[in-house]
Parts: sequence; structure tokens; C-alpha cells
Amino acid sequence: MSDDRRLDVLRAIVEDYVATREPVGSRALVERHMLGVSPATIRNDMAALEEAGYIAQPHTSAGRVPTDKGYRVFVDRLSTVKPLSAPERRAIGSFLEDAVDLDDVVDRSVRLIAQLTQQVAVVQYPSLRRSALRHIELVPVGPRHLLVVLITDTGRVEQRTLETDAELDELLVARLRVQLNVCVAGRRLSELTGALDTLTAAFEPVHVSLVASVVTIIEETLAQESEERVVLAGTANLARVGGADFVGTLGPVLEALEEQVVLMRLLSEMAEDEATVSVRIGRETQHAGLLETSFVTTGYGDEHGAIARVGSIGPTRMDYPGTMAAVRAVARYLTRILAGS
Amino acid sequence: MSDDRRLDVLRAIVEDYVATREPVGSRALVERHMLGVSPATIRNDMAALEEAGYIAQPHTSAGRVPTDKGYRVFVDRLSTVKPLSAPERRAIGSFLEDAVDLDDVVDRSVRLIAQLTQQVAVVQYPSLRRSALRHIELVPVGPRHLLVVLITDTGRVEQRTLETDAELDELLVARLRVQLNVCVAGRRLSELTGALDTLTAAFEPVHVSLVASVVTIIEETLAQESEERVVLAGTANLARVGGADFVGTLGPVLEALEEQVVLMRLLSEMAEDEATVSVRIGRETQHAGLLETSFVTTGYGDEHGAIARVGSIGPTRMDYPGTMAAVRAVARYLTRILAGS
DNA sequence: CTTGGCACTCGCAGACCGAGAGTGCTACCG
DNA sequence: CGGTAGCACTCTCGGTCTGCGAGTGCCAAG
Repeated sequence: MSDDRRLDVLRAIVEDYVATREPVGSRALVERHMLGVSPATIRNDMAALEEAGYIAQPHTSAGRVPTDKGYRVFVDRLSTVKPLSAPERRAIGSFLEDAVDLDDVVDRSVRLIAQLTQQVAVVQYPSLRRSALRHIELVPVGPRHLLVVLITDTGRVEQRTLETDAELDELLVARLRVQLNVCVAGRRLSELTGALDTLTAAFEPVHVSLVASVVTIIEETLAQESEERVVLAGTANLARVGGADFVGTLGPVLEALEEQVVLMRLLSEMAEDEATVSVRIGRETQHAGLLETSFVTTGYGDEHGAIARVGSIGPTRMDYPGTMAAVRAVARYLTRILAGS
Repeated sequence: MSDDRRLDVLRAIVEDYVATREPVGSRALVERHMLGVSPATIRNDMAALEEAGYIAQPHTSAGRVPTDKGYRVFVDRLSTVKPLSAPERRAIGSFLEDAVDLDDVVDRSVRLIAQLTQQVAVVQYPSLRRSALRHIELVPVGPRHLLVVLITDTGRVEQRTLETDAELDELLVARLRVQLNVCVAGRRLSELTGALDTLTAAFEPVHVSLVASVVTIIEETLAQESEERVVLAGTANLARVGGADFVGTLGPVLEALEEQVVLMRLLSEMAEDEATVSVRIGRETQHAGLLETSFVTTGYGDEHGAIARVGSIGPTRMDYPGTMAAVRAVARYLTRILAGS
């Protein structure tokens, strides 16, 4: 028994099933792919593949369908990421370069992925924790409210309002602003907390209360990993092309996608994968609503490494090579844009 | 023929249809509502209502279903907005008050409406054009790049990066920052452009180029109405409870909702309605994908009037009184929060 | 190991049919 | 003239049945 041919058969089944969305039988297989053997032979191989758990048949007398395990083998061993065409790459680049600010970059990226893959796209905002602070601004608003604005080197802006015990002293605020910026400029969170604490000590006892609250709110903001935002687009694609792709309704899928928590967990799990493009197939998502969906994600970042992820979500029966190519391409351009701004 | 009773019949039909999601017949009507007449009489009234275009029957021998026109009469003349219970109101208020910044307020509002109405919720960010500027910050990033940050009194933050012709002079930037803030503080866009232009004149010719570009980018940012952002939540509700509510797939609906343009047009059209809570039913949305959906929106704002809208989107067969109550309640709390921050 | 043949299984689509709900019409009543 | 009762009619819905076709698994032969 030729193991090579078996894998060929598996690849053919995946490709045909993705293309036609219908269980594929032995006859169709030999006709569409030049396998050089008869249907009966294929049937034997299929029986073996089924035995091994790579394919399954929905009904006794229907064709075969890849299982999650089958897709996994396909992704890991059988598929080659097909590069995008030069015009496509150029289109991506120029589209992303027109963005005016970080929100716009993220927005354009997520739409682009949704468009390219015809699936749901997800883009994670650059992580605050892994970004470096570029600037801190303090704006007094009213006598007892202070607006704290943090600007990172990826262009992300976070703001918090602080209510103070005492009336604000303009000069004190100005001094604090200068000190803060000296203290934080260009540093990452990990290097920051210590520095901020010593800063508090540098002020007169009368002012410590204010300084401490500002420092606290900065640290809180940076620490809020739950605040990491993700943006979705293309949910309509689920209903349009994938409407028939989900045996149940697509309600559970939409619900899962609206749960930021679920998305964040998956994205952070996938961040630990070694492969550049990481794939989660069906059950591997560990979520009941996503049994029939697959995630394809990859990291993007600046010169120092990955700071967040982008990806595409579709039915397990998706075009993996194409999706992986699109996601990887957008991530690369995204990295380039962020490094350049 | 008693016109009063006919309207009672119409109201009963709408209420029953909304509750059961099934065409309602004459017998069921007299049983569930104490109309004091026989089914045969109701049938005559129904025939008249159908003649007038308020109801229709899907098949010759099925019950009646309200038409868009029927819902319109129901909303305009037959329904009374049912106030929320005191605990509900308190829950809304406290949930919104916990928000840490504008993004968070908007995010919480939209989730809240989705939760209360079990439909899709939409919240428009406070309009830049109608907000007052609170502060402008200039942050040099690198020798030739200037980050311009605008902060409005509603807490919205917009940022743009500017590439300069000449190297930046720290002192000049500082001077410009002070001048800009003196110039804009607390003013709205309409009062702003003139003031900014005269500002340019106050600088030496050498610096005019820089000042002009900063002024230009500020004006551009404020003018970008297309940049007005909207946030959605609860699309899963469409698929869950409303899955059966749409005769076609819900693909077109999702597509329409992803088109920011469509949403923006509707919201701005509805802003011109006189009623406090504005309703668009079915075809009134003027969009093919939204034939079977209704919009319920209302404005929110600060003490000076409405600056943006919130709303809920669901099948035409929605609970109008309940939806209107929820939307109105959230808008009121939103207004209060923004005024207080 | 491959192949051709063959019997078997099973889902699917169409036809058919009876039940039930609801209507419109007509004749009658106060 | 509005309301009522009765009645015949229409139409959908759900269930059952059946033939077809696709596809399989197995076996015996090359």
C-alpha cells in the first residue's frame, strides 16, 4: 500500500470538497485528478483513510468529507501557501498606506482581509503592554478633573479621566507632565513601573496624592489586558457564502465572535505557536460555537517583534492556502506601515 | 362602521403577530382580546383594513399580517411607549457610569441596547462637527513628523500625523500649541475656521508653512463627516431570535449593516425627524437589504442639544413600544454621562 | 496490489393525500 | 344598516410512499 498515494487522495478530497462543498466519491476523484488508478483502488485507500480518522462519510452511501484531523494533515503537510500576485500585493500596500491614523490602519486592514478571503476578518489593536510609550499628556478639564492621554509608538492613543482630591495647580501639572515624559519616553511597560514609583518620591508630600493617582491610572491602563481591543469585519460573508456551510444556524458562530473574551483567548493561544501562520481547525478552537469554523492568524509588529495578531475566520471547509497567503501578506504590510510611522 | 374598532383590530393584529410570529386569524383575535363581537364581524373589518393596505394575507387561506403601512399606523397612533421599571433604569445608569472613557461609554451603551432589545444596536460617536474642542496637543515624533491630537468636550480623541517640510523647532511648536489652544478652546467648528485663519497671519513668514499645514489638518479632520464612526453590537441576535424572521437569508441584512454609508445616511435622515424617537419601517429605509428590518433611533447629546444618535435595528415585526423605551432610556443616560464628564 | 463486477444501502425529490385553519359570501336578525 | 351565523371553498402543511441515483463494500480474478 502506497502511503504517498493515500496522502494524494486526501489532498484531492480536501481540494474537491472545498471547491464543490459536496461529499466527494471515488469516481469523481479519479475523473478530476489524474491519479492513474481505478475508482475501486481509491475506495480501498479511502477505507484506510477513514479507518485512520482523516475522512468520514455523512451517510452510509454518500461520498467522503475531511475531518478536522484530515484538514490538519492537509494544512501541515500537503498544502503550499500560494503567494499573491504582484498586482494584488501592490493593491494591498497602496490601500494600507493611505490610512490617516492608527484607527484607520486597523480599519482598512480588517476590511482588506475580509475582502481578500471572503470570510470574517479580525485585527487586534497593537498591545499596550508590548508597545513603547511615546508621550504622556495631562490636560486639566475643569478645576478637579484631569485628562490623562497616553500615546504609544504604534500610534495608539488611550485616555482616562481622573478626579482629584484637591484643586489642580497649573504649574504642578506642567511640572508633572515634563517629569513623566522624561521618565517614560520610549520605554516599555516592563521597564516602566519601577521608574514611575521612584518618580512619586521626587515630589513634595503635599503633591504626592496627585502624583500617585496619576501614576496609578497610567499603570492601570497599561495593565488592562482585557482592554485589548479587536475589530471584526465581514460577518456578512459568513451568511452569504457560508450560509449553507454551517449545518446548524450561524447564530452560535456570531455569538462566539461577539464574545471578545473568546477571541482574545484564541488569539493569545495562537501567539504561542511556532509557525509563522497559525491555524486552528474546528474543535481545536475549544469552543462549542466554533466547531465548524477555523481560525487562520499570524502576528504583526514593529522591528522588535510581534505586538498583536491579524487573522481570518471561516468554515473549516475553507481555502487554507489562499487564506494563509492573504493573512500573511496583510500582516507584512501592516508591520511595514507601523514601523514607518 | 366603527373606525375605532377597526383600529383596535389593527392594534390587536400587530400585538398578536409580534408575540406569536404567525399570521393571526379572526377567531384567535376575538379569543385573545375582548373585542365583544363575533369573528365574522372581525372578518369584515379585516377585509376593510386589507383594502386600505394596513394588513395582508400571505396565502389565500392564512391569517393576516401587518404591512409596513400597518406598523406605521401602529407606531404613530396606537402604541404608547411603556416606561422601563425603576430597577431597569437604575441598572442602566450604574452600568454606564462605570465607563472609564468615551470608547468605553460607547461600547457599553451599544451592548446595553443590544441586550435590552435583543436586537442589533447601533451607537454613533459624538459628532466632531457639533462638539466643542477642549484641547489641542502637538507632539513632535522624530525630526520631521508632528502628531496632532484633538480632544473634544465629549471626550473624543482624534489624531493625525503630519510630515513637515523643515525640521521641527521645539520652541516654535510650543508657541503654536499655546496659541492654538487659546484660539480654539471651547469653540465649535462653525466658529473656528475664521479664528484659525487669522492665527496663521500672526506668525512670521518663515513659519507660515508649518502653521498653515497644522491648521489645514485640523480643519480637514473636523470636516470629515465621513469619518463619523458608528459601532454595532448584537448581530448575533439577528441570527438567534430573528433567524426565522427573515424570509430570505439574513445575508443582505448583515451586508447592509456593514456598509457604514448606509447606516450613516439613515441616521442622518432620521436626525431630521421631529419626534424624539424616530422610527423607520421596512421599505422606509430605502434600502433593498433592509426591506424586512426597522430602525428605531433617537438623539443623545449634551446640554446644547443632540450630537449623535443611538438606536436599535430589528425585524419589522419587532416590539416597537419596548424598543422605543429602551433606546430612549439609554440615550437619556448617555446624555447625562457626557454632560457630567 | 489492482481491477472489474455486483449487490446493497440510503438519502433525496417528487407525488399524493388528508387535516386543519381561515376566508368570503350569503342570508338573516335587531 | 351594522352585526351574526352558517357554509362552501381554498390553500398550506405535514406525513407517507416510492423510484432513482450515487456511492459503497466485498469478492473473485488478473
